[in-house]
Amino acid sequence: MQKIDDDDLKQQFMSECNYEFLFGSDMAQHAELLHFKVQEYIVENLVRPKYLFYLVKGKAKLYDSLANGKDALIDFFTPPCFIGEMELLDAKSAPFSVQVIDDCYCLALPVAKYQAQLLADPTFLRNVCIYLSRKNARNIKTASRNQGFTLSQRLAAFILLTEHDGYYNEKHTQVSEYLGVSYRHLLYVLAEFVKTGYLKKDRQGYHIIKLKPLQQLAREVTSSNS
Amino acid sequence: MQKIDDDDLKQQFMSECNYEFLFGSDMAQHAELLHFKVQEYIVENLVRPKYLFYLVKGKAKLYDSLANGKDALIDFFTPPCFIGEMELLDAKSAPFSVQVIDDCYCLALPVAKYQAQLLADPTFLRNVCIYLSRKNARNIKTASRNQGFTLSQRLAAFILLTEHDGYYNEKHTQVSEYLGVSYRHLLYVLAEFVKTGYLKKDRQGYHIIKLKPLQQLAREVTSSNS
DNA sequence: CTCCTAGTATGAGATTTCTCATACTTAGTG
DNA sequence: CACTAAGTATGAGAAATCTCATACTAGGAG
Repeated sequence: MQKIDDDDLKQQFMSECNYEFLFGSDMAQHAELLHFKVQEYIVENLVRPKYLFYLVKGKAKLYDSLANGKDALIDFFTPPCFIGEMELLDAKSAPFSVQVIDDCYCLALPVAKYQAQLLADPTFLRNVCIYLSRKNARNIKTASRNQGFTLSQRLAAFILLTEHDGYYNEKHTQVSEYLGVSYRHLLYVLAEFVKTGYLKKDRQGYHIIKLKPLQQLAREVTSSNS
Repeated sequence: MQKIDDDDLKQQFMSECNYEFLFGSDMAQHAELLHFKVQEYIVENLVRPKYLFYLVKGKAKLYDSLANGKDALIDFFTPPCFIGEMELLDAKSAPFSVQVIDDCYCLALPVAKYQAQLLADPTFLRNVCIYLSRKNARNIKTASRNQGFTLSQRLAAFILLTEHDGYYNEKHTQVSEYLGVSYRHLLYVLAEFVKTGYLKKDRQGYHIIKLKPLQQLAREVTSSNS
């Protein structure tokens, strides 16, 4: 983690993300701009963060480490979004890990100094409530899909969700944790898609060849898609 | 759903659950007392509720119905707790179903009339934030456990969690949806516990005979138990 | 240039979990 | 009292998924 002293950049991020509108009073002036490198932790498992973060650029993942060594990847964070809000609100919460996937910039408010002020600001609280509510709904959807559908179905849906220009290019290690299956099994089903001719692998990644059957597989997963 | 016009009872529930302290202004006077029978819906799938509920007695379940006919039981609601807060906060949310397990009493505020007032009340918002935050953390824990551990381990943990006086007495239908497995498989593992001598079934229910090995099985599930 | 880490790949065999079929029991309802 | 819905139980076979082992590749760090 590194503090970035570049007011122009900070200002740019703030206006891109409408940072000032998150609060009822002018908190923007107190925010620091922080930078995190790939694989750094924004929040480390069970360590209470010192800032309330607002992700303005990059990508991160929220995950839960289980006692048997497995990791469950719960959610992806993409700008703009709060990070560390659970810990700000609830002194008793046990923080989950948030780790950087692509280099991140965050606007950050020191908790110690501004917690009281934030907890009395209805504009801020309303925004956090909505954010938490959507995040919870998303997490519930993901969890119930992981439980209720087979990996072929979920993977088809995930490929269609993350595809760019007909190419699927996600990291298998991460995807397996997100879809809640072993790496081995993910590769197995992926290989099956290739064998069936739905996908074809080339230098650019996995190329979607047969869209229709993938959509068909994904149909039940995606429907009821709030 | 039935409105209960019993001011004494309402007053009693309010003081039991510290209802008035949830708000910055006196909302208590506007709350109605409602009663729901077993299997009634407090919130029906995709139907926006007309009230913000506060469960003061009884038990209910939150679940997500998937397009393939399966239901994922996400969370149990026990007093005191909000119901319908996601819908109050976020106009875009797609409500999940909340169905009564044991007859419920709820204090209820009409959304149409008081939404604006509630969304400007920092005391209320703070309470909802904390509630949402804990609920989300709980849901995440449940989901990642369901993914990361085998049913024997999860069931052992669940038995120890819900046991009363050495007896396990939950409904298999519900538990299977909560633990994210088929009814058949739950019964299979349960029968295994009986065969191994961990449990013994009598008129009162499943009696815990060997606590130690159950605790051992549950250990990794329960550890990291925020 | 070498080492190390993260990521990709595949095989083989074992478990876990699912589907479907079929019965039986119990409590509530007309 | 008969009917119905919800819950309990068990068998058999199939599938989805896991564990473990083993190789190979690419990129960053020293």
